Amino acid sequence: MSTLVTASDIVSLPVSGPLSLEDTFFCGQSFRWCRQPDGRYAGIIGSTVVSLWMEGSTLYAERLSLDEQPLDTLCDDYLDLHTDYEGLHALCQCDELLRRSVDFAGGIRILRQQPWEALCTFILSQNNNIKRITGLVERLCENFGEPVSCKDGSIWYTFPTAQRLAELTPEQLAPVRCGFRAKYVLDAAQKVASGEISLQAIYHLPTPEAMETLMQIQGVGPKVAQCALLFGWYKLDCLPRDVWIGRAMDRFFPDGFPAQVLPIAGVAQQYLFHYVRAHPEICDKK
DNA sequence: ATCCAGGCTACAA
DNA sequence: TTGTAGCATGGA
Repeated sequence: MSTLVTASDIVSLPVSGPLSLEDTFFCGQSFRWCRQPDGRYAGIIGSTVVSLWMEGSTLYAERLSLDEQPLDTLCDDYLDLHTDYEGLHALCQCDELLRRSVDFAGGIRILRQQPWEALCTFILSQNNNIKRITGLVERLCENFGEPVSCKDGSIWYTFPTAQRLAELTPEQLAPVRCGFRAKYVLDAAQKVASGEISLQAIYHLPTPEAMETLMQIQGVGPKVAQCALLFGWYKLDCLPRDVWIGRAMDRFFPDGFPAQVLPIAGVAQQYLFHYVRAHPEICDKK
């Protein structure tokens, strides 16, 4: 039996508003994308490997793996194409620095990543830099993810499930070189795999309760929880405070973001994060 | 070599 | 309650 309809292997998706694949994939929200020699971006969404590129205001996606997951809905959802980013940008115009951040980084979209992947990734991110986080995630997937074959013969790996990681001992996790974060990843995996923490239920919790839930995990504090909720559950009001954002907030927003920005603080934060990392001197003391 | 990185835990005081 | 040393690793 074969299906009558074969899923298309290249799709074009109209994009309204700005979209920078470069900034979106390398602004520190996801760590699994890479630039290809032809200037396109390759990555894995779930168990589908795709290559993405822009032509004008059209996003193209080509399937590299052998599955038949519908590409259009997959990419439309993952890249958050249905959200009105120009509307979000308008909310940031009330402040000079946020306006400059939007001008600089407004092509960033908040990716709709899987909750477990985001949670696990940001546990690994603590007291760490983006380059090394990328390496940790890569080794985690290669060691414990499921292989995904591609048309060109290459093999990618899915992000390992909580169930898979929950079986591991710290010694088995050693090849990933997580350092002190290894026991945190295992605790998270065990609590999720056992059902003690329901990832699904967190979708329905307001941010404060969602924070409390995630912070039951060893190694998950306020910052990791906010990142996980923003990038894994799409809770846009989350405002993770890392070293960079901390410096910028102290210097420019000692009383917090303007009120109208608060419901989308996570989006504004991401523009600001990208901006201050590229312009560290703006946070220098007077 | 020292410092730092999308921080948190454990323990002082 | 608030403050901070220590933590693994590796690049700058």
